[in-house]
Amino acid sequence: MNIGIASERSGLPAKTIRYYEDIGLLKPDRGDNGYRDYSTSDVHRLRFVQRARGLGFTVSECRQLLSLYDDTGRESADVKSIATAKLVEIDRKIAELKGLRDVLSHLVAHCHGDHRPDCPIIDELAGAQPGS
Amino acid sequence: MNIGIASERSGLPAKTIRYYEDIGLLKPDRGDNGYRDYSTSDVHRLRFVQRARGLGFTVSECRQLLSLYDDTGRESADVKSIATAKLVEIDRKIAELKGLRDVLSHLVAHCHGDHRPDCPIIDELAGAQPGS
DNA sequence: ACAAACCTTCCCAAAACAGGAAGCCTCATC
DNA sequence: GATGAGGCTTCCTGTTTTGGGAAGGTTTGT
Repeated sequence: MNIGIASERSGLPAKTIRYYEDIGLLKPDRGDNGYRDYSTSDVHRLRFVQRARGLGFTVSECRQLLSLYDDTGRESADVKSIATAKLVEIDRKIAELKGLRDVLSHLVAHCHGDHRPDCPIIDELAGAQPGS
Repeated sequence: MNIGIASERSGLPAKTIRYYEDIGLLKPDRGDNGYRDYSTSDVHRLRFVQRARGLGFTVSECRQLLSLYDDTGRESADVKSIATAKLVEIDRKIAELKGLRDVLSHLVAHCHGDHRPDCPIIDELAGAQPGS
């Protein structure tokens, strides 16, 4: 399929898809006309990256995550340790998002309208030390 | 407090803190020596941005989120609608992270070792259409 | 007073894109 | 089969969000 369709299906702009090819995240076939030809599996990779990027993973982290799928030549233990590390990170992110959620919903519920000099909820959130 | 301490407490490099000042995310006082002087509240803002950035919010989204705290002059309904929109987004992110978590943990549990041509879990994940 | 460790501004570079030009390819329509 | 719209290509430039490092002022400890 052409890049336009792949863009539609992955949720990524064509520009970005070409960029990802540039930096080696995927390597679609080329038709006789020189057009890129994306497989369903390419689209899966792209969607995966689209999600991960939106969740604060860097491109190089995405590369690592993708490598978990491309590990035919890789040691199983190696894959497992990377994946496990990512799982920890994901759990941390989930916890942080929940924290953020709490702050915002408290803000909506309690802090609307009056001129609050310093909302205690912010203090609470900010008080939690960052996961090292 | 000086930028070094603020950096330590917020988890952001001094460089980044100065950049955030440049683009108007915060405006610390200046001492007689020209040094920036950060308040506890400044550090809270910085920590907040640090978190939100790590969770995939753009700087301009962070600006919006911060504005929820700075809304003394803003209409309450306005704040509420922005905050509510952000809450929806956060919930989506949480759901996506959970999805990612599932994929990875399934990968660790089931897909280790053998040469799998196409893991069904990936298909499943990629099959879910993006939240419009 | 002198060095170490801060801080300042300024400039350049890199990562991750976005915009736009110039030129092919394709496809429907006349 | 020409023609025009739209999609694709590469290439170049620009923006955002930083990070590195130079050149120089400040503060602090000894």
